[in-house]
Amino acid sequence: MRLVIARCSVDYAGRLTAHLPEAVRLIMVKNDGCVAIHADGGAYKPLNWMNAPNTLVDHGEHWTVTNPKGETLTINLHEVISDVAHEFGEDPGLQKDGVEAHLQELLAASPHAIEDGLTLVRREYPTAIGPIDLVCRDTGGQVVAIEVKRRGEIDGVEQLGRYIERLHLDSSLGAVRGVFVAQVVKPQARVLAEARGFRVVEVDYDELRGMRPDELRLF
Amino acid sequence: MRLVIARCSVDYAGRLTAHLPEAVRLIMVKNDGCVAIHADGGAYKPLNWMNAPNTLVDHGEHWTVTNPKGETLTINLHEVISDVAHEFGEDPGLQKDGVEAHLQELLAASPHAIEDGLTLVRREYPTAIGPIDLVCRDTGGQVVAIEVKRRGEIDGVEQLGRYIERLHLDSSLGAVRGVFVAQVVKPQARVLAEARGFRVVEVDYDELRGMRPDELRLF
DNA sequence: GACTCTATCTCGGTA
DNA sequence: TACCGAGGTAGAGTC
Repeated sequence: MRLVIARCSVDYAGRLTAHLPEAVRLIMVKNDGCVAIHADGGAYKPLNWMNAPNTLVDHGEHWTVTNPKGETLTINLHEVISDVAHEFGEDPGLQKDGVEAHLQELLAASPHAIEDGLTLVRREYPTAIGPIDLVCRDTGGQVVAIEVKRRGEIDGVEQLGRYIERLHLDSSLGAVRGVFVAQVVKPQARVLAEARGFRVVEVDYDELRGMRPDELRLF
Repeated sequence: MRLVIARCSVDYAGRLTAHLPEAVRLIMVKNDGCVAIHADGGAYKPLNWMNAPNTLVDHGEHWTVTNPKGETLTINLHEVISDVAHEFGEDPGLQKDGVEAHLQELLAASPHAIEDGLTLVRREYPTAIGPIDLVCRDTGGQVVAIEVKRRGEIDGVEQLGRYIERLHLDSSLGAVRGVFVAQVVKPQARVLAEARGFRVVEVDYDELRGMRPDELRLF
C-alpha cells in the first residue's frame, strides 16, 4: 500500500463528473491498484476513488487513473508532503455475524416466533421472480408467505406483494396470505403492508437467538 | 490525520458483530475522531470502521472506540510498524454534476424532450406518500405524472404506480397517466411499466443539456 | 457475464 | 431528531 499526503486537486469523469478543489489530502493506492482520496474528516468513505481493475499512469505532476469502463480520475499534485509504501501480506478477511441471513435461519428454526402454530414448508421457496424467504402453513392449513428484513421498508412490502401475486397463479396452493417480518418496521412500510392486507411482525434478534428451535419446544 | 500501520486484530460489536483475525493493516484516525481499518486491497471500503462522534481510548496494547449508540470497536495492536500524523486543514468539499437532481431540472425546463406538447404543472408535486418528480399536462389537457430516474429499474416503476394510485383519489385531476423516464431502462422495468400502462422514455443527458428550455424554442 | 438483493449501507434533505 | 430517497451505491451470491 502506498500512502501519499499531498496538496492536490482531483477530477473524476465517469458516471457523473466531480471536482475537488486544491487542498491537502491522503491518496491511498492499494496493491490491487484501487485508488482513494481521503479528506481528514467527514466519514470513512473517500471523497473520490477508482476501483480495480484500472490503470494508473504517474506523470509526476499529475496522475491519471482510467478503467475499462472509460471512467477517468485525474489527480493534480501541487505539493507532495509525504510518500511512503508498506507491504501488508494477505488478509484473512472479515467474519460477520448477525446479518439478515442469520435472522432468516433463526426464524426458519422457530416460525412460532412469528405466529403461534406456524410450521415451515420451505426456506427460499423458488418462484419465477426470485425466492420467497419463508413459506409456512398456519394452524388452519393456509399457506403463508413471509418476507424477512432486518429493517422493514417500503421496498420489502412491494417484494412480498409481488411474491403473493405470483403464488396466486399457482392454484394448487389455495389462498395465500402474507406476513412482513423485520427487526424494525418503518411507518410508511407498515401502512402499505396493512393496506395490502399483510400482517406486520417485529422480532427481537437476541430473543430469537436465545430461543430453542420448535422441535425442542415440544418436550 | 493519524496513520498507523500495525499487525492487529479487531472486534466490532454493534449493529452486528464482526471479527478480524491478526494481520497487517492500516488504521486511519481522522481528526473528527472517526476510525477506519483498511486492508491492502479488495476495495476502497474499510474492513471495519467507526464513524464520528465516538470516543477513542488508547490503552497502549489495545484501543477501544465507543459511540453514543453503544457500538464498540476494539483494536488489539500486536506490532506497530509505523505511526505518523499530519495536519490537513479544511477541505473545500466535492462538487458533483450529473446526478438525478440535474436530470430532473433539465427535464422540468424541457418537458417536450419527454413528449411533444407537454407543459409543466409542477416539479416535486406533493402527495401523502412523497413528492412526484414532475406533473405535466399533455396537448389534450390530460394530467401526466412523470417519474425520473438515472437508471430505470423495477422499484421506480412501483413508485410511479403508487403515485398514480394516489392521484386517482383526487377526482379534480381527472384521468392521470404515467410516464417513466430514465437514461437507461432495464428490460424488467420496461415490461412492468408497459404492463401497468405507463409510457417509457429514455433520454440522453448530454443532448438534454444542449437543449434550450421550452420557452426559448418558441422563437 | 448478467441479474438479484443486502448493507454496521452512507449521505443528504426535510419535516 | 427521525424519516425518506439517491448512490459513481459496493459487494456477495446466484443463475
